[in-house]
Formats: sequence, C-alpha cells, structure tokens
Amino acid sequence: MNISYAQIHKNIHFWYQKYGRLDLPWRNTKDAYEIYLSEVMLQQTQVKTVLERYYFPFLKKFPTLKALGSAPLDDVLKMWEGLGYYSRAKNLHKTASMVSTLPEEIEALKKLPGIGENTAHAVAAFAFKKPVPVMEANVKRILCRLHKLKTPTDKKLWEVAYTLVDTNNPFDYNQAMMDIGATVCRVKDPSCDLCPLHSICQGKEEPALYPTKKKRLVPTREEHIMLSVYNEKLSLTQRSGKFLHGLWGFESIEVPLCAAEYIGEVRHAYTHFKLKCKVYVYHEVNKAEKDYFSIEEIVKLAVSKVDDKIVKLYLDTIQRY
DNA sequence: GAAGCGTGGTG
DNA sequence: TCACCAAGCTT
Repeated sequence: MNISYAQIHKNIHFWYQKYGRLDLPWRNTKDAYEIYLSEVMLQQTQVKTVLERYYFPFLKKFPTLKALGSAPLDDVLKMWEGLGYYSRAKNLHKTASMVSTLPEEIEALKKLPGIGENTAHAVAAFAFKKPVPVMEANVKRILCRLHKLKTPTDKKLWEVAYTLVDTNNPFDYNQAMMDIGATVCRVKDPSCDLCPLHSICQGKEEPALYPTKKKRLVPTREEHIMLSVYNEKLSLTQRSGKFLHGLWGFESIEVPLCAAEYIGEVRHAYTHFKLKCKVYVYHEVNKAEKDYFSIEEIVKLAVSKVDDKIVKLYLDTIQRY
C-alpha cells in the first residue's frame, strides 16, 4: 500500500491539533527573540524545567535582545543558575551583544555563537516560517525508527528530515514531530498504535532497536574543598575555565591543611564524571587575599549545584553548635 | 567523529 | 543507588 506524503502530513497535523502541546508560550509568540531564547534553554533540557522555572523570569529580566545584550554577564548567569550548560548563557549574551535583530537565514544564524545546525533550523522554521525541518532528539528517534536506522550520521538524518518535512506548514509540522517523539515515539514503550506515522514506519515491529546508543564510562573524581572562613564570611572565586564558566565556587586543594576541620562529604553527578568532595573548614586568623562573602551575599551570586550543596553542608554544621 | 559540558526526572 | 535521558553546541 502506498501512502502519499500529503496523507502523512495530514495525519500529523490532525494528531497535533488534537494532542499537541499547543499552549506552550514559545509557540504563541511571533517575537523571534522569545522563540530563540526557548530554543537555547531547551537544548538538552526538559520542557518542564524551562517552563516552570526559567523562561518567564528570564524574559521578565531581559525582555528584548537589546536588553539582554547590554546587561552584565553576571546578571545573565544569575538568571541561568541551576539550568546547567552555562556556556549557553555566555553565548546567548554574546549573540545579543552582536546583533540588533536575529537574521532569518540558516547560514547567518549558524554564524552566531551558541546556534548550531538544529537551533538555526528551529529559529528559521518557528520565527521566520522557513520550510525547513528541525532535527533534535525526538525527531532523530522518529526518523531512526521510520527507516530502521541504528547509528546514522547527522548528514543522513538531515537528508531524511528534509524529505519528510511538510513545506506547506513547517511550523506545525516541526512542533508536531517533537511532540510525537516526546509522547508517542518514546524511548521506552512507544505507543506505535497511536502514531500518525504508523503506516510508513519500518521500525514499528521492533522500535527498541532504533537507534542504538553507545555506553560511556563515567569516572569518579575526588576533591578536597577548603572553606576559608574569616569574620563569619566565606571565600569564593569566580570560575574562568569552560567548566561551570563564570559561576562562583569554593577552592579545591590537593592536600587539606592540618588545622582544617573536616565537616563532611558532598556528592554530585555530572554527565561525564562523578564527583566526591571532602569538605574542610579553615578559620583564617588574618584576612587572606581573597574575596569573602556573607551568606546573604552568596545568595546573590551565580553558584553551581555542587557549591550550593557545600553551602548547605556548612550551614548545617555551624547550626549544630 | 568523539569528548566535554549541568541538572533534574525516571525506572 | 544507579543508569539513562532530555528542543545540542563547541572544539
């Protein structure tokens, strides 16, 4: 039985009108900046997190691309605190300072920091109604199952995506594909019977085979964290490398001082390693050449999750006395 | 192409 | 407790 693309597009659109997440705020604005911001926040991040905790406060603080570009980076990082992948905030800020309005063409969008292949396609399709597909995790999984692809290259996936895209209504089509991937063509236990692509899916008999993911070993790293305390204030430094860039945190040392008091252990799991921190407190007799902050001041800094855990451990410790 | 880069939810 | 994963980009 031959099914036309026109019929599949009709199926997808019907499904979207009935089951799609039509009320997401970035689907109900024509402001390219608001759409672009959602795309960056949603990179490797679940809709729920962005929707409930970050999208609206960020837009309230930085309502326009111009407002964002002229704000201090530290203010942007503070609004990004806890969202992770902090280079996104840095690149977002840099892009906002580079352009007054977002370009409409994919090639021009990709030249901006933090905008890769998928985000460029997404902004083009959603903000500027270009007839192009998006190709993020959800769509990728659908296409792999559709064509029984186990480990395709991105090049191959883009080819397939461009073949399938509904050029007459790229906005609804792309939003629909992401929703179908998120709610029907799930990683585990997909609902193939309810899928609008059922009739053309080659992988529906064994969806778990497509795609196959490679396993990565996650090493464990141990660190000694030294809390330098002076006059009831703690020393923090601003990180400069690529890891947790721009965030404030505590000093890691090779060998703890003998005079330091061990107060406990903090664990944190990152994507590519696990961290075990033994935390020590050292009370400086004289003020060291460091920046010291009271708890009230620390709250105003952008701090990563692990350093937040360390603060809590410290507060629990001093509360016992 | 592969590794580095965060955090929270899920089973 | 742990592995896996989510609207990916950069180097």
